[in-house]
Amino acid sequence: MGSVTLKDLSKQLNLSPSTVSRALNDHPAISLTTKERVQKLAAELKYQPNQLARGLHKKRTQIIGVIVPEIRHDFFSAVISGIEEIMYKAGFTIMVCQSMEDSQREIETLEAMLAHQISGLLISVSENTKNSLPFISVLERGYPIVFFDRVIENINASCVVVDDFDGAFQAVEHLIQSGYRDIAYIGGPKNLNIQRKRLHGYRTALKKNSISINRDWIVSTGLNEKDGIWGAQELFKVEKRPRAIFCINDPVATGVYSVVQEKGLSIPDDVAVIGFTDDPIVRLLNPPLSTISQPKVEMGKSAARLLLEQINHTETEFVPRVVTLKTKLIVRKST
Amino acid sequence: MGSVTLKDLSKQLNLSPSTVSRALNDHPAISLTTKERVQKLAAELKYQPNQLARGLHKKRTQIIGVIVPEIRHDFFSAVISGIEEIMYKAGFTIMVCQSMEDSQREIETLEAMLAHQISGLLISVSENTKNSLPFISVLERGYPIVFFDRVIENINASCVVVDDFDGAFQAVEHLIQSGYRDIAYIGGPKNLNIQRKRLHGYRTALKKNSISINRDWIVSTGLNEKDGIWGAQELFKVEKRPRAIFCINDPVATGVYSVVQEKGLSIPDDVAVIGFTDDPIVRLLNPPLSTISQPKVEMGKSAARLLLEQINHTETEFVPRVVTLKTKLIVRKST
DNA sequence: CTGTTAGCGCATTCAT
DNA sequence: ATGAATGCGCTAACAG
Repeated sequence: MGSVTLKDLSKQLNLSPSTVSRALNDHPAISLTTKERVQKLAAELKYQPNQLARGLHKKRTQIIGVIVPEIRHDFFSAVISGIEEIMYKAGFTIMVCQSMEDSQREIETLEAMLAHQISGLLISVSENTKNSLPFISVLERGYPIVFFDRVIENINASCVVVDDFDGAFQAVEHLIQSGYRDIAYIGGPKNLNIQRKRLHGYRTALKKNSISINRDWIVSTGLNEKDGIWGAQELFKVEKRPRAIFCINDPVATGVYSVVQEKGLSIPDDVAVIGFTDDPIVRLLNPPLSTISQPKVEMGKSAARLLLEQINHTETEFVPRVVTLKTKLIVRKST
Repeated sequence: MGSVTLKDLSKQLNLSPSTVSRALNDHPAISLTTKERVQKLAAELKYQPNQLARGLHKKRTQIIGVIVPEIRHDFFSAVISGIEEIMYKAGFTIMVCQSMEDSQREIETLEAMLAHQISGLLISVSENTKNSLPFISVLERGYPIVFFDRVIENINASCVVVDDFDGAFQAVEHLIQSGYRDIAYIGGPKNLNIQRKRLHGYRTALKKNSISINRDWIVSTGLNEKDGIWGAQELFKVEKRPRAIFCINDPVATGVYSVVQEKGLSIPDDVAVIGFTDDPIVRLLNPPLSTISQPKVEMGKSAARLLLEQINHTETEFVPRVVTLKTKLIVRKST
């Protein structure tokens, strides 16, 4: 309601609103004395500039949009936490939406954010996002976007990813070093960069070790526990069962665990399993899951910094950057 | 940039901006034909009303503020997920900030949200929030607040909680039924309602069963794993060691686990442990933790609905409501 | 049923 | 160094 405005201040100080505005924004052409008078009163009255009025004028707010598939995933909540940390320090607030893995909802929610004149967008796309046109359109309308983890490639925007190829390569190489040669892969939707890169890492590790690739041992599904269950069941239908399974992520690996245990088989004696991400729960699985850890919070911070740079250097011509963070192999008892 | 405005539409249709505005908002005094013409063109041009302009006029936006101690806690990310789900369907977006358990930052971030003219606030306060004045001030300025889980009492606002007293009572009653009589409690900061209620439940269960209360077995600390470690160490210094420990929440219980195991003791043979919340990881602990489960997503949905009601019925006089959700005792192997 | 006018609070251009 | 005037895009009171 009755929050104090520029006009209120100007009346009390016998100054014009414009002078007050300038004083508050540290305009060079304002005398030190009036600046001090103004800032003192503003502090006393706890003046807070109305961000809507400010944004309406500037055509941009101090709000950043963040869209993730689901907030309630340790990976995404960790990334959001990192984003919030950086943005808070930079004086921005974040608007958070979840696509619920639905590309339609993703676009709707994005449009809603644009209507609020966000200054930029941080997004990890849904598992069925195939069309890059909406994002290209957003970029063309002048809104900066930084993609993270699940990114859209071949687009004029920066992104932050981990070295998915290398992570997958390390995982499979580790399996091979541990003596396994019959190695399967349970992956995700083919439109996702993380799927393509991790599959590529898997294939490359096998080839490098002169292990032929068995098409029956590569299955493509979703990214959740239920998909891991489905994937493991598929693999177990194959005539020759694999001896080790590399999973695109930890939830899928968790699904594999339940199928293996239901069949009365043992991990790693009958089947070794390795995941990707290092969710907090997987070290508590029985046996603890070997996996590839990703720097989640750091990914959020890094993406946030990239976006801030882009917002602040709108003059200099924009060159999209790709920040690739390192993964780390974590060996536990499942391999 | 060049997004289409009301004026653009009005020019193309040879109508005044106000007519177009009314047509879009389904004003009763507009003919069906013009409504259709307007809505058709708006759809074609993908017109999106500028929410800043709209909000500037109405003094309220379609944004809801959400403040939690830390996003990266399963409990809070689950609640946020529930909030987002309801708010999305109601046409609101959410602005999310974390206080990082710092009441100073909590207020700062709240003021930033108010400057963005949020329509309401959903908050679970930080562990060192003691001063209710800032919140009273916000309410007086006309912004509705709904508190959840960690609430401020004696304030003219609605809230959503679980029956903390009953949950704690059930937990301790369960310990007693299982044959334990030497039962300790590791709690949190005294200013928090959840601490007071759960402690009260603990005491009541003991009294009801004619078990005398041992002050040495009640420790008050924080809400994280490290606090559980500290709390357990304190309890183990006491001459007569308790045989069971009720912890204010699961992270604290997890801390207790590590101390017990470090001392070479066994759960539940040497010490039984029960938590509160049912975080996803605790069923995987060794042994799986008995706990009191809370309906997290439902808590978020419920709080969101409460806030929406309040936003929509601003005419009818406001009567604060307290929604109390049920908890459930989950018995695993730790008790 | 529709148009005109004004104003939300701020930043900025143009005066002085 | 400061003030006056203007407009961002929308809605609503007031006219007709």
